[in-house]
Amino acid sequence: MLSGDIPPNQTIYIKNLNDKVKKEELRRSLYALFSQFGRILDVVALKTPKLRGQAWVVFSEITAASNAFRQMQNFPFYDKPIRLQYAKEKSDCVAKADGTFDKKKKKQEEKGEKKRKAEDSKPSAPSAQSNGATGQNQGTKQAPTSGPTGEDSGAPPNNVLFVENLPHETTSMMLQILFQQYPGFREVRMIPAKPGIAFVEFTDDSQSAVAMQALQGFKITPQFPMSISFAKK
DNA sequence: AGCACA
Repeated sequence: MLSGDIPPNQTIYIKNLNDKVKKEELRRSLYALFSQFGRILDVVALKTPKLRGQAWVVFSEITAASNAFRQMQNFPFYDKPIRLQYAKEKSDCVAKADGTFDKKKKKQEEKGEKKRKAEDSKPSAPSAQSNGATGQNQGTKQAPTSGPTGEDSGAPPNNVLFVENLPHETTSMMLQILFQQYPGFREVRMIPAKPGIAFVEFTDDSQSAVAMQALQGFKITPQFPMSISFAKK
């Protein structure tokens, strides 16, 4: 029998990740990178010896997962090409929505866990994933277009963008991952003494405008929709 | 290489 090809799943399993990246940054960057394909329900990454270098991105739609699967195979991410597969198992957050979560859990216990846990009832807000990966962005759909005619915040078009309202833990690599998806990308510049802002350079004005339009309001974390304008000369 | 939800 042929093993090795896994049926489509709304969760993408990612391996060959750079394991030097801290867990929270990794989750946020994966979220940023993959939310262009659709709503993401959760991003799971563990740093245990067995699981480092791997992550799971859970989409709300299986079609989003297959688009991501096809388009992002070998995408260079923190200097390493990521390898994608469909997850073998259904993600917990999906099973919870299904109502199949209890069965799933039981099965795992049968596997040989002698752990006794007297917890049967979960707190009533289980799937409200605490951190960065709550679906608040859908790159393909809602673009918070501020004005139909390129009515921007003031400065005239420039090949350099000014990005503000970033969470302080934002790294230039995170921004690079986001902006390099758009043609003409050149580089990200950040100033250590001034957290929360960045400059992103493109080859020309029209390319920077496309990226600005696409990423305007993008949330690296839910509290910080980024605000993008043309840099002043 | 490695498929979990601390």
